[in-house]
Amino acid sequence: MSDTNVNYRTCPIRQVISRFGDKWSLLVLYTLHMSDTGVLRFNELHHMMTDCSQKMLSATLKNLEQLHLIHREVYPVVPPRVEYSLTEMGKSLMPPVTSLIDWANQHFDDVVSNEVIV
Amino acid sequence: MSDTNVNYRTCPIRQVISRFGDKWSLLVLYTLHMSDTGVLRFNELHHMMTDCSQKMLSATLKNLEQLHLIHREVYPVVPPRVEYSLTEMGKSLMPPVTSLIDWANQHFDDVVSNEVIV
DNA sequence: CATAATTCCTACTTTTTGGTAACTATGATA
DNA sequence: TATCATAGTTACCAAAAAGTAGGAATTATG
Repeated sequence: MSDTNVNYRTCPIRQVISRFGDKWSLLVLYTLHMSDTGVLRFNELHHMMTDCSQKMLSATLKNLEQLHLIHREVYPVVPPRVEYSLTEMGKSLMPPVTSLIDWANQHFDDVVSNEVIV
Repeated sequence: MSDTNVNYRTCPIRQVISRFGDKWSLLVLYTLHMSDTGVLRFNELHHMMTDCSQKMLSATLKNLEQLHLIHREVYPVVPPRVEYSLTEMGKSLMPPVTSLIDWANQHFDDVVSNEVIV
């Protein structure tokens, strides 16, 4: 095992998963990443992620902003206009995430087909 | 947005996260991956992941076995001897996971230090 | 015969997560 | 004056995840 630390509190993979391994965070990041301009308004995101409630989308965005993975730009107009985009750090997360997605696309049929409970 | 599908049910990243984005799965896989021999017994894993309860470790291992990401080898001896190792598919998941870990090691100080609630 | 070792399982409880639906604020517009 | 649009918030509730503590099975050993 050499000196690798896989303790819950200090293991880096756990640090990642515990902070944006929730139901919606990566989906928000990925949606922004895949958008044409890289900038999306609240309702645009919401319409692209129809099964995410306003409440969860709002909470997820707030969390990601606190982690400095997305940037929130507010325009003082009525009705309000708020635009979200990836920060540089958010962008830097996309290659690892994309490699995970690639793996999923290659292997996940096997995984899912072997499941007892779907 | 072109034709990219970010719907919860069909998005690949969600398929990944929903199946082994839980509290312990990646930690188990990573622990096996980093072990000297690639094979660990139940109690060895448990001692390496002290803050994972027996119940959760057992449930996590069962889940990963059903997903064909780990192999479970039972030796008919008393007291029981059960050895866990990564399958080929499990091994194929490690490069993407490792790239995520590398990202975490490079960037996570920034992320954590910006958090309000730790 | 009591104990130990190993790998679990089960019942119970607590904590966390997520969903629904209604509400807020603002100013333009009909 | 009522309505609309946007970007949320809030209260309430249900479900899922996870923790705790104890039990079960087997056989060798003292």
